[in-house]
Amino acid sequence: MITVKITDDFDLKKIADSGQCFRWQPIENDGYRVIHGDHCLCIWKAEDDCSYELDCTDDEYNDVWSPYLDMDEDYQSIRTKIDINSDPFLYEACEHECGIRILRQDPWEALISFIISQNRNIPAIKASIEKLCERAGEKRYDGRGEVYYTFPKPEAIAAMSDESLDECKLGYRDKYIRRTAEAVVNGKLDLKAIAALPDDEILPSLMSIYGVGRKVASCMLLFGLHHLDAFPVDVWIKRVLETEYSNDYPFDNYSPYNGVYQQYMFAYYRNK
DNA sequence: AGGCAGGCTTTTA
DNA sequence: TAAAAGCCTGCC
Repeated sequence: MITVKITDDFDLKKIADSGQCFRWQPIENDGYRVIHGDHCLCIWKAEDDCSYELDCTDDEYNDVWSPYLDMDEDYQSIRTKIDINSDPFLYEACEHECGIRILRQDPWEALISFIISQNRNIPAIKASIEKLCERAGEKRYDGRGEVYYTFPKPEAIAAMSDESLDECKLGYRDKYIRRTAEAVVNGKLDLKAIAALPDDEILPSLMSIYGVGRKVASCMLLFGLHHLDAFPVDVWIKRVLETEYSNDYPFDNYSPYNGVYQQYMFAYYRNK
């Protein structure tokens, strides 16, 4: 168990409920259990105002969790760039949702998660992903001795039986998931190669994946490839752009952090 | 070329 | 019953 002092914007609940990740699990004492690749972390807020307790070593924090939590980015600085007079709505959203960060999630997990997310609400998304992990992931135990499952690798999903995949309640998305997994296994889809493309080629490349449209590709770009300027437009954000900005949102002013501001607005508008 | 209608699974409110 | 962090196909 280690204690870490975090002075930048950081709110466990806001991150967990932000809709960017689907496997943060609330645990005892207002903590959360977080799974990332082969690693699992339990984290609690300490009494001290900006300290947290984590059940990992200093090395694991430095190598895995600090990057995952994007601790090298200064969110307070990004958040306070917004001027209350020139954009009162976004200013209010930033204040209200202060504490959200954009996690550096595993690209493969993000891609599959956001394909599953289409046309569904968050509880349903979480249920499908958890079932997928139980059926194709690897069984492990966290620091408290409780079971968790890793997110299944492409090979594991490609090898699932139709029955097993059916049990994940993916609906019409099951064929997207299966084909995407198969494409990675047989080498037709290389996420690392896509990530290495010039910025303007990544979105079209992601959209060529079966089952991936502009929205899911943008989520993958922002949450899976950490392009903080990517701006996913879903039904909520569409309403925001219409009602608050008359479809004339000043993207240029907010580059290269459009995606971060999108997260504040999404959470703010959805919670209202 | 780009836009639109209809269909799609299941869960949630 | 409608809506939910949409996409695909077919048609124009």
